[in-house]
Amino acid sequence: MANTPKWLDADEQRAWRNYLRAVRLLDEQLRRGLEQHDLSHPEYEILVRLSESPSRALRMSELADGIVNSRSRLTHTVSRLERAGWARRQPCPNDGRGVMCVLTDEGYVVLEAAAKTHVNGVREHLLDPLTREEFLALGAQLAKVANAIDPAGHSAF
Amino acid sequence: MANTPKWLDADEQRAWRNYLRAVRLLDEQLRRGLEQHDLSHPEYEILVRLSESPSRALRMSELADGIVNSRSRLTHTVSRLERAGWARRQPCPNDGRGVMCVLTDEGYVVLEAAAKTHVNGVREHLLDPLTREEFLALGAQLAKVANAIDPAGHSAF
DNA sequence: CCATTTTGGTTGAGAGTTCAACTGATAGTT
DNA sequence: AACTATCAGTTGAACTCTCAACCAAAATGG
Repeated sequence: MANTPKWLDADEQRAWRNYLRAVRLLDEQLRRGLEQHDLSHPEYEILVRLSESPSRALRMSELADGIVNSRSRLTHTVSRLERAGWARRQPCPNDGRGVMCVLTDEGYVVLEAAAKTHVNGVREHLLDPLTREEFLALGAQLAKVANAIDPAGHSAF
Repeated sequence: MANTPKWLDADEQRAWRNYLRAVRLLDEQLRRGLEQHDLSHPEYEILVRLSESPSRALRMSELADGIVNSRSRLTHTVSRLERAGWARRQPCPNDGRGVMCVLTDEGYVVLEAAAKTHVNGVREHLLDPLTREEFLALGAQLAKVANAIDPAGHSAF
C-alpha cells in the first residue's frame, strides 16, 4: 500500500501544483457557467446521463455508478431536481426496491440550454488552450489514472 | 466570448469524461488520506503554505491569493484550524486591518504526519500509473489551462 | 482635515456534501 | 416456510462552501 515516503522532486512538485491549480480554476469557471441555468455540476451530470438514455430514464443505482457519486448524495440531488421539476421519480417495475429517475420535458429544455453554455466553457478553457494532440494525450493519461484507482469503473479508453 | 456552440467529437468527449472521472476519483482518494489526520484538503493546503513561509506565518490575504480560495472560505477554514489548535491569529503589526495567521507547533506536527500520507497518495494514484514523461507533460498541459483562465496567477511553469 | 472610496477581513444565512443509521424488498439457506 | 444477509434507496445531523452584507482601518483627494 505505502511506498517509501519520498517527497516529490522539483519538477514533480511543479506539475502537481499546476494540476491542483488548473483543476480548481476550471471547476470554478464551469460552475459559474452552469449557475446561470440554476444548475450545479452534479445536477447537470445527472440530467446529461438521463438524456442519453433511450427512455430518458435510469435507475438510481445506475446513475450513482456512472458518476463518482455516493448513493445518499444522489438521493439529495435528485430530490432537488424533482423539486425544480426537471426530473421525477417512478417505482421500478421489475424490482420493488428500485426507483427510476425520469427526465421531464422541462428538464430537457433546461439541459439543452445549459449544455450549450457548458460545452462552450469546456472548449474555451480546456480545449482551446491546448492543441488537439495535447488534449487527447491529457485524456489518455487521466484514463490511466482513473483506471488505477477504480479498475472496475467503466472507463472510456 | 462564446464560440460557435459546437459539440465535442467522440474523441474529445472521451477525453473530457476521463478528465472528470480521474479528477474526482483522485480527489476522493486524497480526501480519505487527509481525513485520517483530521484534515480537509483546504486545511491541509493552508498548513502547507504556512509551513513554507520562513516565519511560519502569512497574512490572510496572502493565503487567499496563493490558493484558489475565496476570502470568506479562508476565514471559516482558519477558524476551524484555530479551534483545533493547529494555527492561531495575530494582529498585523504594519496594517491595522490585517491579520496574520501563524502555524502552531502542534500544527506543524500534524502537518508532517499528514504530508507523508498525502504525498504517498499522490505518488500512488497519480505518479505511479504514469511514466515520468507523461506526468510532467500532464503538468505542462494543465499549466497552459490554468494560465489561460487566470494569467495573473503566479503559475509555476 | 473631513468625506469618499478602497481594501482586509468577518459574519450569517442558505445550499450542498458526508456519514451513519434506518426502512423495505430481494436472495439464499436450512 | 422462516431466518438471515444483502441490496436499493432514504433520512437527518453535522459540517463545509458560497454569497451578500457588513465593519473597521487605510488610502485618496478636494
